[in-house]
Amino acid sequence: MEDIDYIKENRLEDTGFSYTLNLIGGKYKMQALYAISLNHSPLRYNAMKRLLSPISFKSLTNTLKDLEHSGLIYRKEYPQIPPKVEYGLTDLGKSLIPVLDTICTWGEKQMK
Amino acid sequence: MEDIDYIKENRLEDTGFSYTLNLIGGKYKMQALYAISLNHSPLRYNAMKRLLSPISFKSLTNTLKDLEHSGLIYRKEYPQIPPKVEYGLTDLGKSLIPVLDTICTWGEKQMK
DNA sequence: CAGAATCCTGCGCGATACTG
DNA sequence: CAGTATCGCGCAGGATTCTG
Repeated sequence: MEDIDYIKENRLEDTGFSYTLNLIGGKYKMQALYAISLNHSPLRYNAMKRLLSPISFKSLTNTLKDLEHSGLIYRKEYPQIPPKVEYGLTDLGKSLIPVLDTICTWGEKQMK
Repeated sequence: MEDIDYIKENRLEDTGFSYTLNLIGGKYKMQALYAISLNHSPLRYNAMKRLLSPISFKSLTNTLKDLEHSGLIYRKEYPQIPPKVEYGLTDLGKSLIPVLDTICTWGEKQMK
């Protein structure tokens, strides 16, 4: 059995690996999720923009929409003036935190 | 202490999280590393191109160069005709596999 | 304050052709 | 086979303006 044959049985697209990256592989998606996680509570729109700086309004909005449609975060709107919107992790999103933590931990080890 | 203050003490750029993403956050970098890992042995240039399809020559070359400069993979050239070049994981690159595995495992769980 | 709507730009990336 | 070199463009993403 050759290298290539082995890989063929494990087509990259068929693995959970690609599945996950399709959900959080965007430019700011992991950072957005991790920012909420680090904060230990929901974040408001402008707070997220500051944290993900230099992200633009457009990218932030798109990122948040994608994550919401993927069921990883929820959007809670307070009907008041001035408006207030919070973004928090869903249970599914929370289940991703250990994954993001391993990324963080690996980096911390290398930085020393 | 407010939400924001908490985050301020944990600036996203100062965490290992951003450090790691700077190394493997590119469009094909994680996939490239994981492809080598799945194969359990070094991969040749054209084999990688097939696996990362529809990647272009240019992107593949850049991806491999970046990963090599980051010390995550090594490049071994066999001086023969026709040429043969293999890309494998360095020890540092191997240390990332558990991280990539958690990404894969999470995805597999969701796919069911 | 939290976006939506426009316009605009760079450059990431692909396609193709060529070489040792 | 494993790349480089060149060209060109699509579209992700930025900047700005406007609104409930």
